[in-house]
Amino acid sequence: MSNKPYYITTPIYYPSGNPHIGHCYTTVACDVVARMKRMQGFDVKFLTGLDEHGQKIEKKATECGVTPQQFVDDICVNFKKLWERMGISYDRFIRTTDDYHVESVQKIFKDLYDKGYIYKSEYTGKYCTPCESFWTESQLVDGKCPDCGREVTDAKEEAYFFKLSAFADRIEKLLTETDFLQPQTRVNEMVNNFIKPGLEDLCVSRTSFKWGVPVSFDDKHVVYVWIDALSNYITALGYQNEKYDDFDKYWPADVHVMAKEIVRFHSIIWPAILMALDLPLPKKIYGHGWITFNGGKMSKSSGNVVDPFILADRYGVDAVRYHLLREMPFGADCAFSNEIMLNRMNSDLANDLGNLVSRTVSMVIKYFGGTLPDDRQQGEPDDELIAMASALSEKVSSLYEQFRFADGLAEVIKVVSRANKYIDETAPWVLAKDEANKARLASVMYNLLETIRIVSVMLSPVMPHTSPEIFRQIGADESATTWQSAETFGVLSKNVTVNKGEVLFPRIDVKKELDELAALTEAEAPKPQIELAPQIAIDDFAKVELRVALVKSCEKVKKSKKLLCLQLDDGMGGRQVVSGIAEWYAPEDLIGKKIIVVANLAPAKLCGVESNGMILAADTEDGGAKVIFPDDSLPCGTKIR
RNA sequence: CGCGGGAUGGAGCAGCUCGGUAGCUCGUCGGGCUCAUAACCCGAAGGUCGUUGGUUCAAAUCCAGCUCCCGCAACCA
Repeated sequence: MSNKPYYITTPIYYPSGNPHIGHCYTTVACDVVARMKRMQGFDVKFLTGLDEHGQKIEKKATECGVTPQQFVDDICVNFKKLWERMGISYDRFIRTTDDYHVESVQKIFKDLYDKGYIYKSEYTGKYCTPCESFWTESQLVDGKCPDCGREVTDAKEEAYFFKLSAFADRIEKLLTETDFLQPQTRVNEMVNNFIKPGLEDLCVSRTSFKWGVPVSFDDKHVVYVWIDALSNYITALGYQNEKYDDFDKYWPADVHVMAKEIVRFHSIIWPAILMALDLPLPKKIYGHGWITFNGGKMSKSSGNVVDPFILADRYGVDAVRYHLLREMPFGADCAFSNEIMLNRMNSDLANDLGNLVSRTVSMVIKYFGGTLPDDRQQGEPDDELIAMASALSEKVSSLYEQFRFADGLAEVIKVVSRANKYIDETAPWVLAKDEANKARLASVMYNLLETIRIVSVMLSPVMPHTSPEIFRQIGADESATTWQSAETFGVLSKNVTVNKGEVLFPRIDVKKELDELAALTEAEAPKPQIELAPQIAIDDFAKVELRVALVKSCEKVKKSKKLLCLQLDDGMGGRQVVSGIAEWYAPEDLIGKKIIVVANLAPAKLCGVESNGMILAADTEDGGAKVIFPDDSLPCGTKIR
């Protein structure tokens, strides 16, 4: 047995909320590869964890009235619960608040500073004094603090920067000349968007919040995101700390797995940090797609139950794991719906696989009392089945390894289908009628059991609960369940004894189940408690000047999807306002209508177009907007309060 | 001309790198079988492969233009 190390990681997730089905996908995918590699004899280290620092956590905790540590501790429990429920076989769980990680990060930061890759400079941005928060232009809401809505001022903050720019050439080569980044389709995106425009040095410390790893030699500063989070992949192995001693053995990682939105950090920033530290780069990073709902991002309003706990409780963990991997194409997004999921479970798992096991075991019991006799007789249809089953493990190993789970599982089901067909071709119930056919019948049964065994081995990493049950039913002992054993057809003992078992995957009444799920969604997700903004006094409200105005003309802002530019008669000489409602209103919908405008809002430029004020509109549940139309008889300029 | 991805029978997808009878899963319809979870097996219907033009003996596949969709980015004031 080889004893080669294999190191695979999920991202460390940000625990600002509870885990969802998207986290599940990434983690299950890694789990499958980790399980397969273990079965293949690798010495696997499978890492997952949480990225627990940062301003957002600090803020959320404050809102909940707990300390940041308390807050992340609570959510950490939920992540661990989910991983347990989903059968995730991680070897190590890192939290960036763990002492050893903090210690390592401080050393790494210092090291980079000493080497000259981190230097002190100034970070400019917008600052909200009451909130003590820095914001970038793009984070501002109405040009104001997104938290409290108050004015922000230009401000400079002392900060440390990482010399990312120094690595631009090496990173570009890494991306374009090697297969470091998978799938390849992501390479163009990275190079065109981030490398070609020029890599800027990266701000890696903050003084505006406290919830982070303090810079050891300058404790006003806290390490900001990148170096703290990304370095988890090495600190978890014991790099620069005494807690673990696995770095030499497992680094460089075989693969970092993540969803596509954070590919950028892993394919550009992380390699640069490692280059600066003079460490080897991970062998590969893989960015998978998203689970989408009705073409959009995940949302609860789509009527889909996405709570992984509910799905696992109703259909079984293995079926959920199977479905996640079977539907997600290589590297691309996949649409998730309950209907697709239930149909898939029925056709692949209940009808094809479950039923194959059931009918085969039943026949062995019915025709042989459960134990096959010695005599055998080969037949004509055997060759094709045996050939397919024998070739399966090589195909599947390669496909799983490339994260092409959908293709791998399709190959497995193909063999299952072939076995079902084989039953038809050999018609065991006909053979059973004549005692003279006993030897032939035994061969047929044996071939079926062997095929099921191989299929089941291939499914073991995906369905860690079901496969052992199948092995039990078909009488496979431990030696017949190893990954290697799937390379050979004919491993089961000649006189194998089967055991009748429960139905593996009960057939689902899709229609009924969809109704129940829909009902459940409504019951489970009553309106989330609405969080009100902090209370204000009457004179705070009086600061807002609302006026009736007439839309004289209106046109789309070029180059923008969302913006309309409106010319208003506000009873005070007119003004131009830009509004982000183009997705829901055509210009002609608004021309000639009266609307309400925030008349004393500071001017701002949107897409280069000046806007003096803001039109009142309601946020609808589906993310849209409805403009508020006042009584038409009100003259332009009428004050509203 | 911001960046990237996509458009293939009712639905979801493969094929496109290296041009040559358009394939898979689900669904529908017809048939078969009875070992099995009303499951399984066979067959059929259904596509001018987004659009226009080009290269070629031959294009879903190569080239150019266009349309629409989806992400990201820019700025839902």
